[in-house]
Amino acid sequence: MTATPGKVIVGMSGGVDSSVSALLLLEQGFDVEGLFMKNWDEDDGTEYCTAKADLADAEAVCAKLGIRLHTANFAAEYWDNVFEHFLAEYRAGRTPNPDILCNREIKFKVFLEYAEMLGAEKIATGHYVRQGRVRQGQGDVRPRLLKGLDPNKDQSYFLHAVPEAAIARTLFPVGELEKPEVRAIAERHGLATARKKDSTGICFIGERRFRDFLQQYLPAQPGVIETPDGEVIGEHMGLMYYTLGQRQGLGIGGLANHPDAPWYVAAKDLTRNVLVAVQGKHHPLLYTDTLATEAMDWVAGEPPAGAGRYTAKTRYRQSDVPGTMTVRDDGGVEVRFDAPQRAVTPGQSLVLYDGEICLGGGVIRDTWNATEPAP
RNA sequence: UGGGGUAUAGCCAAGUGGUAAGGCACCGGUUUUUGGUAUCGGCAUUCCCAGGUUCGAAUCCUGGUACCCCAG
Repeated sequence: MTATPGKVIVGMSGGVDSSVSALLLLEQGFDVEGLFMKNWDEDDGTEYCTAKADLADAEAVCAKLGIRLHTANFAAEYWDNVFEHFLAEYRAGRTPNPDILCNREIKFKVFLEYAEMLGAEKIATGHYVRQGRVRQGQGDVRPRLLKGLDPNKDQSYFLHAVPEAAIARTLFPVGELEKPEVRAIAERHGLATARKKDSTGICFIGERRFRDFLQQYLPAQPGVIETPDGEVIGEHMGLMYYTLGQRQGLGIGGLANHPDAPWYVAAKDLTRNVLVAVQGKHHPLLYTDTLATEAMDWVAGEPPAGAGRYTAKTRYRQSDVPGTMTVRDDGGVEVRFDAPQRAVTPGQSLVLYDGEICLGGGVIRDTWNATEPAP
């Protein structure tokens, strides 16, 4: 189908951000339609079934705005291109971020293609990011992914793996706003989602008791918890259920001959099936200053030409930390932070920034301290 | 059944006559489109058991029970 000029399809999640995005685009004169994606087929679907309520909210908002709402089910694509990888990472003892893949593989690929099929010229989402146009090299102007205006809601971390071509075809109306304004706009226009609580949990899967959820796919392989000295201090249910820096769920408390401080996961020994825990939030073993990533996803398609001084996040909602980046021959990068970082976790993503510009990122493969030999 | 010691919430642990600290763990809320972190709140009508003294006992007395240590 040929694209209809001005036709935009908004990914409607049933939340306030996408609701207001649709509203703003209407006000800007676009030909707006909505699409509700259901990408996860509930197995038990009793307590956690919020998808139905979300669809109802999306329908209510679209009815209020007088726009059409399409629905689609990309559960097969989600399973194959996101969830399988998610499970494989956990099996490998890492801690993946499925929503980053979900954006690259589903929202900005399958959904985008689907929207094109529906004749849309562009898509839109309720993400808190902005587009910028930056002149590069010989006057070549290209779209860039920028942080959302609201520093408290910036979601560029989750979109860093989306290719520039897809970013260029997407509108992010709320990226120019701060969250309170978004809610105020929704309130003013009587949108049903105005006061709806922000959703959390894995996108399309939702809030769950995480360990119980994983257990459905990854069988428990219990083992012991040790201190770095090898003292056995507890038992774990399976290394894949824990992540570095984690405190909750260890069940260790009140050991004689140890201080009163809480315990945190410092390492996973996969070969021995041992979880290593240390005491105190700032134990030295929780900190590293250098990391290496898998092959990077550069928003611009290639590494920046700069001198390598950038800021970075190793997890969502972490404040940017400065460091020095070097590109490796294998397409990954190494970053040495100016100061040691707590619980940098393999499987999570490193995302690099040049000021407001999100340059891209990659999955963290190894971490170590610069004073030690690299693994 | 010689001597000594200890028994307080899941665990560690204050409290020696005045009406059960604190920490960890756990549970719940908040924060959050991953996991995790953080933060706030809850968590022993009762102190191994049974009697007794006292206006009043986890704290004193008596008798049990369990565990630990040292000697045999």
